[in-house]
Amino acid sequence: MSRERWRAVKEMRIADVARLAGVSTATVSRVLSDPDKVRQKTHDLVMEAVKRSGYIPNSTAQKLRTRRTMNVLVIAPRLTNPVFAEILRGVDDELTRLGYGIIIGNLDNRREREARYVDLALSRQVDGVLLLTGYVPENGTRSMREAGLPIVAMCAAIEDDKIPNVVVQDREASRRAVTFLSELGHRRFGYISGTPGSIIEAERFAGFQEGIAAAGFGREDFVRWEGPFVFSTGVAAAEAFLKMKDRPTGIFAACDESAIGFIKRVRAERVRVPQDVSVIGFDGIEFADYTEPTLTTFRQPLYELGHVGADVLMKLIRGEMKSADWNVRLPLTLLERDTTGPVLHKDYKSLRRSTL
Amino acid sequence: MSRERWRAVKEMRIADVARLAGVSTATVSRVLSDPDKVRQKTHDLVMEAVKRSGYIPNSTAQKLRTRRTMNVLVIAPRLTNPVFAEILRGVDDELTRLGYGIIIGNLDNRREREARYVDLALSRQVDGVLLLTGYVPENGTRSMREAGLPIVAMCAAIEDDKIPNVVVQDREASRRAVTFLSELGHRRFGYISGTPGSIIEAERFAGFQEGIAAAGFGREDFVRWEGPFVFSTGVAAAEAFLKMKDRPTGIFAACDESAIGFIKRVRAERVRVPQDVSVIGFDGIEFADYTEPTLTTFRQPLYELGHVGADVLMKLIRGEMKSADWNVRLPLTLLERDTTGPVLHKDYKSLRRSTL
DNA sequence: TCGATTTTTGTAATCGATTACATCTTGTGA
DNA sequence: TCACAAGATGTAATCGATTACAAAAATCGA
Repeated sequence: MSRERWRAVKEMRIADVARLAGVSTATVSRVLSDPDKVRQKTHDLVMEAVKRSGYIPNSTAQKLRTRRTMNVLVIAPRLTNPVFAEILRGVDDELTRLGYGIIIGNLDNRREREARYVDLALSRQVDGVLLLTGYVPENGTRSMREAGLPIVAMCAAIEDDKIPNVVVQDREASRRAVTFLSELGHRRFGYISGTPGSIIEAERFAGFQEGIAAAGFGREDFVRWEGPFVFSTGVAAAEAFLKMKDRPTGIFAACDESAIGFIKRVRAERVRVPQDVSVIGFDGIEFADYTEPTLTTFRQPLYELGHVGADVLMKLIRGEMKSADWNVRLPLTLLERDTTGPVLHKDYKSLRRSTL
Repeated sequence: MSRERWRAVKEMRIADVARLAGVSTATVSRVLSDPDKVRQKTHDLVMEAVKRSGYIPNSTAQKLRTRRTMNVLVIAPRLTNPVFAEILRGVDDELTRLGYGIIIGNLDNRREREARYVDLALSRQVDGVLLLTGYVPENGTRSMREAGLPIVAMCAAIEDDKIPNVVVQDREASRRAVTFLSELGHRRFGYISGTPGSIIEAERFAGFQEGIAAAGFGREDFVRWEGPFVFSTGVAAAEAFLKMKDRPTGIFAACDESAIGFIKRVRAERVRVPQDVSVIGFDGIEFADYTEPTLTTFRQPLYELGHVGADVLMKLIRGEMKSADWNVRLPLTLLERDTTGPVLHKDYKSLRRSTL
């Protein structure tokens, strides 16, 4: 009996329901998709049969016929990064509300994985693509675009008048970070980078440099430490920092993780934060409020970003895009907490003594 | 021209390629799926036409015909939780290696969302389901199982002889946590729970209680603070802790976040960790190595868990399941770091004085 | 070179829904 | 009651691939 039921549920087709209700497949289909087109009596008859049989439409067949998959591909550089996880939440809420599913394309920081997802998109498994990464190569986006696939870029600045950008104001915020530090009296700066070569990193560094220039400083007034968007980048930066003679006092990290790694490492050598060195992060991850001291940082409106990005993609898919939606740039919020403060020692020599 | 190309790529079907190559659709299909079945000359001819036309098979049509979607549904309680993100990495690596896609079902801690994903699974959009949550209700799993859908449970203990479990040894590790603390001399304990009602929480608390009993203690020797798997649960627990007269000295938190929240809050009141209170976490998230002091915790083999879970599901889908694979229980590793230490004050009165 | 065997290719049914069009009902007004 | 419009339902083509089976071509031994 259990086995009977199994078969029954598994192999129920629209034709079976039609037979059960004594109507045609067309009528069953109409009842399910556009109930106003059938008489109440027929409607009830069919619904009864649907309920009895436990029929659920085969969505693959629906997709083939209607040419809509109701799926969206989201390409992200790395899922374990809480930043992307949070964006995904915003995307997911909006998309599932409208009945869309999400297929994830996790690059796991390996560029060579892109091709796989480009193929997946081109084989019409999805109605649209959300690009959370700046990595997808020009020919990848080009072929997707040529296939007429709606795409929204949610990393900084994909220069393509066919692809709308929904991004945060990375560059502006990075510029403000320097302004903020210089207004606290800092005159020597440090920049802890993100993954070299990524668009996001490029934007943030560009903003940092703009800020340096705007505050009246030049290339000789800052040092730059490179590495990916992870804790250990900050640790490595800290080790370089500790070896310096004239240490910078104002550090801007391109992500919170590296800021936290940096602070942890320098504190282990009795460098005080913020008395000896101020650190400002980027992203506003939840953990940044649980470090000691709590981290000054820029909060990205991640959930909103995901939400808006999904919304723009939906409009694109439905062809109801208005040009006003084309480029959205969301502002960041400075969370002024405890890792930044005014410069206490203007004289670097005395600073150095105090830290050892 | 650009528009021409767009149409060309977008609307290319197997029939078009067949015409271009001067063969039948059957031959094209064979070239693409089973090249050994056609002559070399024909093969080259067809491949040439494929390349020329930019043809990519419509995977929806393939799915309909072959009745395999090459997609797997992963139901997770909350994506922003780094634990699930890391499991997902393991799942993803294994699945994409075999050409499968992942559709994510993010419950975002809301149980009512399950129904949506159960429907999605039942409408044959996926070949199998990976359950990272203990929430899916009995009738949800039952209907999926009755539909003959392969399922693997990766939360603790779904009692169903049709559903293999691939889990970590939550209960054993929790028991060991108490043993570890009691061997350090602790005699009063605290338990910071995870989301009430979740299977994972139940397992961990059960293990904790077993440990209490095994060490010769009873219900009167520990306090229990409730809350979900988040930082603020630990903060709330700390506030209750701070108000206590006879404070416990050995705290076990069911997740690292709440352990971190707890430590942060008590340190703000000059309670020293581990001199005044030892704290041990659960999960082994990356952050736990960047707190001050670094957190003693159990590391879950998350990536491996995801990997093994995906592997078992693949075997299930292909019908090559061996009974030895049926139930996998992966061990956890105790990371002994700086938030745990021997009891310094056996006399609670003196302990209380020292902390204020 | 011929017939038997094997290999290659083609024809057409199939997967399970949707939907244009045709046909049949029902309802309305004279 | 009848003609006609509006509404409900049915028939069959369709989406784009795969694949069983049939047919054709290539290969081989005598």
